[in-house]
Amino acid sequence: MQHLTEAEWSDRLRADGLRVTGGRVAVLGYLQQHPHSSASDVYAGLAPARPSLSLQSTHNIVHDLTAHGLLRRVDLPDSGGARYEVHQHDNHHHVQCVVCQRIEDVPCTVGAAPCLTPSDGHGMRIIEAAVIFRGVCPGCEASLSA
Amino acid sequence: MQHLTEAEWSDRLRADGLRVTGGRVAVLGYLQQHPHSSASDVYAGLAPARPSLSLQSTHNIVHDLTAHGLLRRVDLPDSGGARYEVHQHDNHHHVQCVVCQRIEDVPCTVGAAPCLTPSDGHGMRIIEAAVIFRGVCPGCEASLSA
DNA sequence: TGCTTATTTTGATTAGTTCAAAACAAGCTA
DNA sequence: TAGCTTGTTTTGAACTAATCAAAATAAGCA
Repeated sequence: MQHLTEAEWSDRLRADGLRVTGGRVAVLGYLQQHPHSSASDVYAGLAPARPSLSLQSTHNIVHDLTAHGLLRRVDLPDSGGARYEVHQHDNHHHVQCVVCQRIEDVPCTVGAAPCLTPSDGHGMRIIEAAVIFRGVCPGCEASLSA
Repeated sequence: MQHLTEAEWSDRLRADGLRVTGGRVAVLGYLQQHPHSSASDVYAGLAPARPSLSLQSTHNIVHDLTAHGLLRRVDLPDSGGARYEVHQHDNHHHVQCVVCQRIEDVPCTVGAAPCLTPSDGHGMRIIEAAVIFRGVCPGCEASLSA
């Protein structure tokens, strides 16, 4: 999925039966440019341009948009709160640097429904798999050995 | 790793330079029998037998024991807070039922260092991979179709 | 333009966790 | 075994993320 314009986001919202509001379009636009942001990050990033937006509204918006499948919630250990990204339906995963906390996407290249088959699923019907790789990024590796 | 006795846990604690206290041994014993418990779960389960144990101490203990590698912290979405289990160093993963929140272990059978090779690791030195499968367990499946 | 209703705002509240200082006890030493 | 030292627990407060409810507002339709 490529970056969408505000007008395209508006259409997406309307298509899901949601009203188009400035806050929602702004949050979607911000998360396109800053994936893996927390609700507070979004709030902080949008506050200068939209002083009327409150932190609670930001929580509200990301919650609603996640419920409607426009956003995907990413739960990472050691990252304070929940993070969000535009839902691309590409089943990708994440790598996180344990030093600088930087998060990057990891495309899932193992077939069509990758990682969806646990060795023993306890009889459960598996819906999805979330994979989180933890490691040390090149930059932190360099400063550690310095 | 099999279940350890209190004396064996005491040795493990001492081997790590930690003092042996009743609270620590009790927490380790409880988590052996009740894996994937939250700090509150442990506190609630131990409170009757150890009235002097406080919730804050429980947080303290699981935090310290996790830092020393005796416990492993499990972060699951939609599960309130962090959960803990005795660290077995077997690199297993978890399946969670999205309906009843039940958590089961998934042994990792894909070779020696399974899931440790992302398709694109962004140059990071990968330390570990956490895999969380989400699905619906047989019991909930049955009650859903009823 | 005006109405209806979804959304945002505002303020308060909860749950989970962390922090700091004082009380306590494990383990060493004599 | 008694006493000391220091790691651990307790106690109480504080902090963050997130949720809830009622009032104010605005989107989209007639």
